[in-house]
Amino acid sequence: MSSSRATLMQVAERAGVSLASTSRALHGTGASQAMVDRVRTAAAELGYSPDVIGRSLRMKRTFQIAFAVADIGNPVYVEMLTAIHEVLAPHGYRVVVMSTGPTVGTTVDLVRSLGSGFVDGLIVSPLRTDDALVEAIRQAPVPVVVIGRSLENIDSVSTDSAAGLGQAVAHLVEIGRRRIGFVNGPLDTTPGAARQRGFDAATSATTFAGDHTETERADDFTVAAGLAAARRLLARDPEVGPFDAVVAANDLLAIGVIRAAGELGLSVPRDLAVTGMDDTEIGRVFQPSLTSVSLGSADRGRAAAQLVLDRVGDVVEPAQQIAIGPHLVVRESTAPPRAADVAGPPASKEKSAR
Amino acid sequence: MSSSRATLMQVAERAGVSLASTSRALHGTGASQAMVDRVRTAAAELGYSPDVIGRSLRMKRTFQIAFAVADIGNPVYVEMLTAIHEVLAPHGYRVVVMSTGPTVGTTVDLVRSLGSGFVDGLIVSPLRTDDALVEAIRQAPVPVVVIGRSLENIDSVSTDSAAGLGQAVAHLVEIGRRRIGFVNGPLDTTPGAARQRGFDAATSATTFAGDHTETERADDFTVAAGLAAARRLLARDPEVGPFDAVVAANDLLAIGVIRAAGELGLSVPRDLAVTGMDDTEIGRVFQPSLTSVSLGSADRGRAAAQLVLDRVGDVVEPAQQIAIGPHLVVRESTAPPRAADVAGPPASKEKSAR
DNA sequence: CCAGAAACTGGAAACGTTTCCAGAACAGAA
DNA sequence: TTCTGTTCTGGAAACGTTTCCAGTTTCTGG
Repeated sequence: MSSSRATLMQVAERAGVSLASTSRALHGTGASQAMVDRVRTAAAELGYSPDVIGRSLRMKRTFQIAFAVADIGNPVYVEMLTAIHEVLAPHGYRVVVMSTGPTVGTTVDLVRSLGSGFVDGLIVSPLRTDDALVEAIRQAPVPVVVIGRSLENIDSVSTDSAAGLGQAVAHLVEIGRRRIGFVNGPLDTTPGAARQRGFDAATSATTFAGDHTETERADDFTVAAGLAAARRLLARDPEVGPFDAVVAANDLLAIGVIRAAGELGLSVPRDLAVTGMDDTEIGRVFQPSLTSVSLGSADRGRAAAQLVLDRVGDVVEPAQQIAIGPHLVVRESTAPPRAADVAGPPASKEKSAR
Repeated sequence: MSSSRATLMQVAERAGVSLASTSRALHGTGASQAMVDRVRTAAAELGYSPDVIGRSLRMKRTFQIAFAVADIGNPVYVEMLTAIHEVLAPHGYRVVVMSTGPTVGTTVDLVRSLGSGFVDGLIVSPLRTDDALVEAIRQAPVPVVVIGRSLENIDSVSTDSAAGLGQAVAHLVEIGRRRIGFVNGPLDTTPGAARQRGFDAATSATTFAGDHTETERADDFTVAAGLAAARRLLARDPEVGPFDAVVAANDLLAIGVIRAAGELGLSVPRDLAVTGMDDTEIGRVFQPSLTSVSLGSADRGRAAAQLVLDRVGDVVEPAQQIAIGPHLVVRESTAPPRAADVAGPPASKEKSAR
């Protein structure tokens, strides 16, 4: 915390040239070599570094992009953040992280606050959406890119999580599971609604070969909520026989489901196959590792960052709707029983095993 | 993305008063009620919101704080970020996330770049530290708070991870473990070095009751590295008998260790007790849940945020060194064998199990 | 050697805000 | 009524930068 910083004016005086020339020299545009040298050394001697605020005021660019999510702790958002950062940083953009909380109201406030001009663009992934939010985004004074849901006339990067859920169901059926439970999150959220649609569509199709399906709803998308919901679900075994598979709307919920299964002495995947969604790190390292529908979090983050980057450039084109295809990643939690599993360490009680 | 934003000047014209009065009216300082009303309505009609860049230029405050870490993906840093955000946001501060990468050089660059004045303060948690970095921090034009290591004359929030490691070792000895391995991360990192010191001190104390100790070093603090290191460690059983406990320098490493144990058919905690460090969410939900030394990530984040907040205020005091005490959280991965475990089927090889 | 073009330079304005300063209006007291 | 003190208001400067514009110098070709 030393003496206050040198200004361009001081560099100019030290170099004995005008302010304008100093600025040009430092940018290398239209200045003689002699001028550049003089100014460079003067700047170096003073330890000058340009003030981004002054520059922003003049250029009307902040070189900052905001990333707003409901909950920074969610691994999905962390992956997005990492990807966004990777794309933006090389272009000289800083990333401002904002938290919207779970309600739509604060998200609207946040979008409105863009009027104060602290960022050149916003990437937002709203958990819930309403008309006010859509309207606020349309009116926003800077480019806004929405992750998670495709919206009319708004730049967005979405994924078909309904289809993704279909993939999970199809996979379970394929490995012979017939009584499939679904642990979803809150229905009034964008992902919750989409995934419910996906499950309903997949299990009501005429080609669906299952015997029984049932949905239980968790209070939010966390392990604890998943555990509670799974307890409820598994407690009421359907008449046709116990559940042999559970689809979870989320990796965290899936982990809750596996814990609940453990409490009941059920072995995963032997007695109960479990699928998650989001393909997070935590699911990858969990034991058993989690079969999960990847929604391309990193890809979505990258795409959104690229989109906002295009927009803050001059490119003015109709709003783009980018879609990232979901794909299933099969791991241990739905693997057919291997030798290791049968002989294996999970020292849990031997159960009927269907 | 509507027409360009209204300025204070335009509000002033609309209200038919001077610029100065307009500013005062909006801040509620020294303006008549009539004036306030007029200006307020004019502002509302124009949908005015103040430009933070103009304000920053004049006030020499950006109302932004940077948080810089090596890797945003690490759950520890995510917890800190959340806590920092919680403290700062209510005071009107935005959080800019920066990534330093693993090398010390880029961290130095980052600290130097504070000269461009885009934030009022910095919270940094460097993985590695050298003289250049310390010097850069001392010279920094804005307050810098270091998380992770106590440094002379620099504000810092640290924790005694060496002592924390001692707690883990003590706990293992207490539950009867005698042959204790240590899976550490790179020694040239701040946490790696501290934890090695802690392990060495704890296991070489005259009161230490163990039979054998050994260290294996992972390439970094990840699950994959932990798995590889644990394989190496467990492959070379000491002469006095197989390891019955492993201390990991980190929850992620600990999970790697547990996976390695699984590969060898060892049951955790019966055959091998495992402890982690950092007390992360992932460790809490893992199966078995992880005994871990909490280093108070959230607390450290909060304390650092509070400290930087004090500093950007006028408070000029000698640098503060805040220490957060580590504490052990015992969970399943070191639990004494419970009925369920003992009564369980001899699915895995019966091992010494003392 | 000169005209014109090209390259370079400096003055000044502009970006949007806060705040110092001085002046004006107004109130209360003598 | 006049004086003093308080409250309110407007002009203007300042924060640090980029860039337009016009003026000056240097180069090039005839």
